[in-house]
Amino acid sequence: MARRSDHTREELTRMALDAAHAITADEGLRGLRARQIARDIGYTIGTLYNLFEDFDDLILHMNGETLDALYRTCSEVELKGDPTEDLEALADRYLEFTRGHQQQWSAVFEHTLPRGRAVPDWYSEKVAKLMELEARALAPLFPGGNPDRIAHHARVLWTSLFGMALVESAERLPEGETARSLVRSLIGTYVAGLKDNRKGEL
Amino acid sequence: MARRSDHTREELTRMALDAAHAITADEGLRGLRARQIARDIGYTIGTLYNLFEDFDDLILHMNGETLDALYRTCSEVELKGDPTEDLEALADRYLEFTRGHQQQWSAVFEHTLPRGRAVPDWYSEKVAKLMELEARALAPLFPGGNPDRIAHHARVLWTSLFGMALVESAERLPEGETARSLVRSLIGTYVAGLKDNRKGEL
DNA sequence: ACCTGAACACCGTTCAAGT
DNA sequence: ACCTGAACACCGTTCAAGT
Repeated sequence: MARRSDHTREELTRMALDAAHAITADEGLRGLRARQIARDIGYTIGTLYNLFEDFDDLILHMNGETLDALYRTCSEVELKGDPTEDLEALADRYLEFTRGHQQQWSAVFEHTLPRGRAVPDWYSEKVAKLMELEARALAPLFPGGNPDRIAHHARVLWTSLFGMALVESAERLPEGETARSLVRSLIGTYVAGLKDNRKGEL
Repeated sequence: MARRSDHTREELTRMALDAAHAITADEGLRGLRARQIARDIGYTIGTLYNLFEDFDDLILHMNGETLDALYRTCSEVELKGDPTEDLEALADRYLEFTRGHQQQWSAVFEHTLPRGRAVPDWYSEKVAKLMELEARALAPLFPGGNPDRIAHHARVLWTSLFGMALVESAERLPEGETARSLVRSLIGTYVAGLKDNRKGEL
């Protein structure tokens, strides 16, 4: 065989990642196999290594797309200017996504690179972009405040939200408790605390 | 060969788990191999399967010990009765541990069981016990308050702390930001918010 | 009863050989 | 230039065979 040229390189990459998402959604990252991706798209495993550096690279690209999709759906939220309301709307979107794509979401933090291999920059940037969304919703609480301080509080909320989504997806919350109920308390109480701190400064 | 009886079953299990911790600390969960554990303790791989159900079972026991160690060091913290101070002391211990045992800590959430295989009860209990520590530090804020409400807020703080430790260990915090700086803001602001809410109720 | 180690079915990865 | 598929070194797991 060889040179089928049924598909362009871009089409093949698209097909491979789609197949990878589907398998991961079904069986989790643990169940993802290079050979099955190849079989699903009708090519052999050698072709996969023509598209990606190695299996880790393929997973990074798949997880990158998951982060992109999360960013896209969260950035659709229209901010009204009320921090509590906006943060809650953002968090709801976030949790809606992680619930609807539980296995793909888990894959994002289950996957690690071998020792000494750094996360590529294009991947880190996707994570950073998500935190910026949080910062925009928080900004009204700090009129004229310095951006570093806003970013700091955004990171507090974002890492907390991250932990809640993770613990929920690991099914380690007791009956009656959800990530949503946790995040409601977090946002409500944290924003109240920020306002209280601000009063102390005046 | 056979029947060397150099060690009791308990000694062998101890040796195997010690070896597993050492390898994980060095190379991460990714680098942990059944064959290397066997080699390190001077037995063959068959013996490992005499001690553990399978490789997942071995990892669960190793991670269980990591959770035990974390609980032990956190429970050493003497609570003074001041929630902010006590929560900070707890969080500091927590982060001290996760930093000192980064790879073993990562292994706790990197590991997943195959589809349909539930986390054993003895393992879930170790996670639950950690949350109780947080609840005890929070209790003074809710004099005569119902335990469910305290437990709820303890879960908010614990899952948040979890997320911060995780993001830090994944090295995804910007320069100058640490899990400790995040957790300080979280606790200070959250406790202020709780006090503020309570005022509203009176 | 305990321990061995060969054998099994798999895995990611490579690469010479085809068109 | 693209694609194949056999080959390689490994993996977790099993189990008949030893003492």
